[in-house]
Amino acid sequence: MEYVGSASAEAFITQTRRRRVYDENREFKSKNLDAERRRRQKLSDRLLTLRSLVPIITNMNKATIVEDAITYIEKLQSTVKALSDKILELESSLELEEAGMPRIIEIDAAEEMKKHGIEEDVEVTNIDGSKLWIRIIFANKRGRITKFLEAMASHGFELSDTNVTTSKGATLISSCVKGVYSYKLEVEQMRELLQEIITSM
Amino acid sequence: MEYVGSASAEAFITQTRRRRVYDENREFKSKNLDAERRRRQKLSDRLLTLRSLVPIITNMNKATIVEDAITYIEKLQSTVKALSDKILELESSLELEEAGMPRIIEIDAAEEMKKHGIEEDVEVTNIDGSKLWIRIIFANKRGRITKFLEAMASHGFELSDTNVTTSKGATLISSCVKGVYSYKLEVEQMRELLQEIITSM
DNA sequence: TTATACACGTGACAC
DNA sequence: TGTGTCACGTGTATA
Repeated sequence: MEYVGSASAEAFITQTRRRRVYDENREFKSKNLDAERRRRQKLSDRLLTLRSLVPIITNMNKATIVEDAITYIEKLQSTVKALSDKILELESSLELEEAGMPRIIEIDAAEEMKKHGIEEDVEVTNIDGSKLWIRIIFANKRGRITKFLEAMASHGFELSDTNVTTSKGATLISSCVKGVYSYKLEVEQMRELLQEIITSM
Repeated sequence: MEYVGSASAEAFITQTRRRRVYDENREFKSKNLDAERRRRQKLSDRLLTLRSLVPIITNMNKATIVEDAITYIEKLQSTVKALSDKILELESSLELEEAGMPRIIEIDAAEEMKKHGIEEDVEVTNIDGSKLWIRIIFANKRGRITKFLEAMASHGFELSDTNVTTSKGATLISSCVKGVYSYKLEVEQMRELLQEIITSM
């Protein structure tokens, strides 16, 4: 610095030469030398810690460390925003789903059913070659009745004289079943289908 | 540095003096002066950018900027983890709720119903002083039948000869209603209650 | 050799 | 007052 023609360099030369006279030779130390050392080491340590936090390191430069930290923070911020948005979306979905009916009621339904000695059941009886009568009992569960009705419809069965009763956590459905496409309805086949539908609900 | 008795200081003095001889006086510039200037400015700029990204600034020091960035990154990381956990929890809840039935079917239900000219309806007819016959039509919606049955039960009404039919996005329920606690059942009162139950579902 | 990054000691400045 | 922070120019090591 002392050989550059800038103003600060001139000042430096002046003071240094003054100092040099005081200290005679090779003994002068700046007053803030230790403080400056501490400062430098502190910054270096922090940068090292910062680097350890950032997963993607492109280079070991001080500037690059900070640069990577910047992009990482930006990524984290956008991630937080995206996750928050997703949570809001999920929460509104859940509210629509629940619509004031906590899931605990469903659990209680199965327990209450068991308490009253009611068990899930499927009965199928033949009326004539193209018509069956069914009677099923299952635990109350939100949407189960509709799901059952839609499952039967999607399998090509038409329900008539359907009777629904819910009591003590259980739902009882009795109905006549007619095949829309086929005229032959096997009892055992229908029983298995009903079991399958209920367990999948 | 040139007045400190360290090895590097000795080397510095040596080379400087050599250079000084070449440059005569006050004209010597280090070869990497510009590069060093650029490097310092780059790091400073990055630190400034980093500071602008961190919301909580305790101090303007370089070390403090990095320190704040560190705590901010740690906070962001834990936030991301917490949000991810919450999303997983919400998603599993949603899966339990939905159990394989997308909500779009519900929306289509109302549309299909309208397409076929079916409208929501509530009819109440008196059978005798303690018995009413009801017939309601509403759009298919997961859990609506169960909710309706439970709402009626919680209002102290007993359903008998209940008949449920679902077709073209609509659910039709016809049933006899008997009051468990009171023997007087007003037709208009029941109609309003049913409307209230349906709109709240 | 050249180019790049770093640590160093220092003067200036702020509080 | 001194204590801490900064930018500066430099020598050196690495590639």
